[in-house]
Amino acid sequence: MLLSKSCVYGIRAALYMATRKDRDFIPIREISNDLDISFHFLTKILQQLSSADLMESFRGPNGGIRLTKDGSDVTLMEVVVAIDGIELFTECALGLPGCGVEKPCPLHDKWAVTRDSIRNMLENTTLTEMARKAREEDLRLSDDSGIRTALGLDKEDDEQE
Amino acid sequence: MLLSKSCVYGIRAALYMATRKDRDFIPIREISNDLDISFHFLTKILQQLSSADLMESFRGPNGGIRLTKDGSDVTLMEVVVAIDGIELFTECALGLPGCGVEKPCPLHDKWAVTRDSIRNMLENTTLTEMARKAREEDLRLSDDSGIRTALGLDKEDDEQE
DNA sequence: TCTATTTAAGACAATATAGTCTTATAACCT
DNA sequence: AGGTTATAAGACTATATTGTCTTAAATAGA
Ligand code: SF4
Ligand code: SF4
Repeated sequence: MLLSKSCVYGIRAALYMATRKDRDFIPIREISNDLDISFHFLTKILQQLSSADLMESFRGPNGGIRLTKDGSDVTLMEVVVAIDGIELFTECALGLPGCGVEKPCPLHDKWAVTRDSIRNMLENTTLTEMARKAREEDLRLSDDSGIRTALGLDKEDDEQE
Repeated sequence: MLLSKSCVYGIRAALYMATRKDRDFIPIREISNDLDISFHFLTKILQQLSSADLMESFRGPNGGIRLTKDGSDVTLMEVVVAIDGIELFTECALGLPGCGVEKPCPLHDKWAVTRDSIRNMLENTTLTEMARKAREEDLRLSDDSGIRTALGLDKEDDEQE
């Protein structure tokens, strides 16, 4: 698996938050319900993203979590690195210790190209971009319904369509 | 991590075998020593590759394991699929069940491109191609020395260089 | 036939990842 | 103050991956 489950959950939650920028702090419970992710597990993952300064949380009533910056400033790469670390993009295929251009394995040349293409994809994709796409095309972030249904958008502020 | 450790060990062993096509059956112990991989663990991995018909084994003295086909006919993709399965190339980034073009997640378009580039790289790389490169450039398959030293090539059939 | 060598198979242990639960702490409200 | 709502932190469990060890079976050769 390319990304750990923690990382995938983190991305999905970040996308969810970017999608509904209507509210400020969103309770984690609400996110975990809508995305079908274990509340406590998600809480820990969001704590990681908070300590990486991508999010900030607030306790008590009206508390929750929110993105610190605008989603257009946050790339998927930042989320991935905050959770899974940079290793995927430094080490790699055969994962020999201290590998690199000086003492490469036979796969190095080809792998480096592939690795960079993954990295470029993640670095050139922002939360806002993804969120806009999810809203416009009613794409999904969880098992069942599209994001519009999950967020109740079709009932509320988007009835005109 | 893109590939499991089992998969990486399998690839390294396959490359090793392709590099020294001098011998027929190579004892697994010899491979595990040269590549610094646990003998018993490697044995199990090679059993997986054997049941996928990429290798065949033979017991007893002069026994060991060898590639069934010429290494030029075997791609890295085949080795990866035999050990890690095809899932990496069917499911993916957000890993939602039943995902695909009909009901995609917001990442689908970009991910599909990246995913295919990984797949193409693996499908277009043969063991022989890698092995030739490893010999010519004295690249390495294990932590320490180049493949030539590991195989003793510089002492034996390559002294002229 | 007996012994040495080798893979096969499966039990077992160690570690990493994933997930659950409880208690503490902060904030808000009456 | 006291009760409610929320995150924080950490213990704990479950599962998957990785690695080790023991025993069995096959082969070769003396
Ligand atoms: S030499 Fe290159 S391809 Fe090989 S393990 Fe190191 S970074 Fe990866
Ligand atoms: S929709 Fe596409 S990118 Fe998203 S999880 Fe499914 S296959 Fe992957």
